[in-house]
Amino acid sequence: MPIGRPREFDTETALELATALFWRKGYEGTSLSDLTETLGITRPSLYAAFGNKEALFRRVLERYEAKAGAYRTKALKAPTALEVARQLLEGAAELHGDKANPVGCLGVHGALACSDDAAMIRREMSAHRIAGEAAIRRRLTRAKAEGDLPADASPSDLARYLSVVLYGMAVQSVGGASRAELRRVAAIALRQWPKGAR
Amino acid sequence: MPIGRPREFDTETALELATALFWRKGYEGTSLSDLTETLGITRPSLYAAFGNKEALFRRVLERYEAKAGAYRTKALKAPTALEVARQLLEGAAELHGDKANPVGCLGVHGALACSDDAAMIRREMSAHRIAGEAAIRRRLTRAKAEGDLPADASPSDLARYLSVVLYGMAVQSVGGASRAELRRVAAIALRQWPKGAR
DNA sequence: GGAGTTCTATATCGATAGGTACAATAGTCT
DNA sequence: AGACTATTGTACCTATCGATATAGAACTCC
Repeated sequence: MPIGRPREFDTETALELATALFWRKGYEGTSLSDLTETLGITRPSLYAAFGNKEALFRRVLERYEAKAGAYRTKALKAPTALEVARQLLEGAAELHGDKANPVGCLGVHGALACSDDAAMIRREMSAHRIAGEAAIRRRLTRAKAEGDLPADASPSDLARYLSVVLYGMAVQSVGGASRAELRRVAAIALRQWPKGAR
Repeated sequence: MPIGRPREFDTETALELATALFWRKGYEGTSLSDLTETLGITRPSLYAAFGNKEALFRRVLERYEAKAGAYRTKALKAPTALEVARQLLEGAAELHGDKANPVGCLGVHGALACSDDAAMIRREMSAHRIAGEAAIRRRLTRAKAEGDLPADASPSDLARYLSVVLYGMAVQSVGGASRAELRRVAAIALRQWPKGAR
């Protein structure tokens, strides 16, 4: 059976460019015209390759979580709760302080996604955020069981606190905070970390 | 000189309704149809009364800062740096944990405002956020001079940290965090506050 | 060299965005 | 009453949104 005309653009580089766009402007702030112009692709090509805007965004989200969010999964593997927290906070400082990256955060953008048309996207991103916080909470629960956190420490409260600081750093980076400034925020946020028995 | 036909709606209640809309959906997520429908006003009436969408948003922003942001100005008047921080953090917990209020935060929404059309709004809100952080910094600088913060404390770093937690709490509230949960986040964020000499 | 298949380009779809022209209406002034 | 002024409702403007119909171009298979 015939194969058909080959695609004239590389989908991976297209996804990379789309990621940068969505990262900077959010889901609704990025129009199809933005996408086709930046990717150098016509509208029908984009639809043939990715389905529609929403499906493209999902693909982008995967890439984003795999790349930009890698520090999170890595941090959760750190040996101690303190180290987990430190890697999470400093990882966020590195990510959002990197001038090569767009400011902001896909997750936060999605959280506040604007109109009702994007309700589906908003719900989905909300689920992602909750899952991310839950992963931290589970890790801290384990840490507490291991005596790595004091007995009166609340893993869920600490996980929520970490999430709050992480998202706050993303917002702060939109205002142009430098990497060094974000690092100092991370250091302050870490100063109160409860000491474990180990 | 004649006065003309009297306005059939109250601009204050209209602004109140518009505030709720913008608060929940952001600047770009709120359409003129949303506004006219919710306010019970026709399009030309809205334009005659407020100019255009952008001008209306500015009016709304004033109200928002005066009402929802009142806790901030009040907190800055607290006698000690610790009390300032405590009132800021707990005030945010009360505000964002109030089920009567829309989730999120006009300021954070504006920070991430979507498309390029809203660049003006975005810049303006960014300036507001920076001004807010600067106000905290000035207050903490005074606190340090008064011996209310240790000599090695950095007012600007602490102000940035407070801003980060404040914005993070707003984002967290979108995910449905309760007032009690936000209060505990505030408590954790406060635990590390540097002790002054006084 | 077709046949079959998939991509590309033009041109366009209906829906909605923010914003207005215009005439009718409702009030205060002299 | 009549002049003047501001608001109101209808109906419409242009621009852009996301998404497609259609036709031609480029490729592999037989």
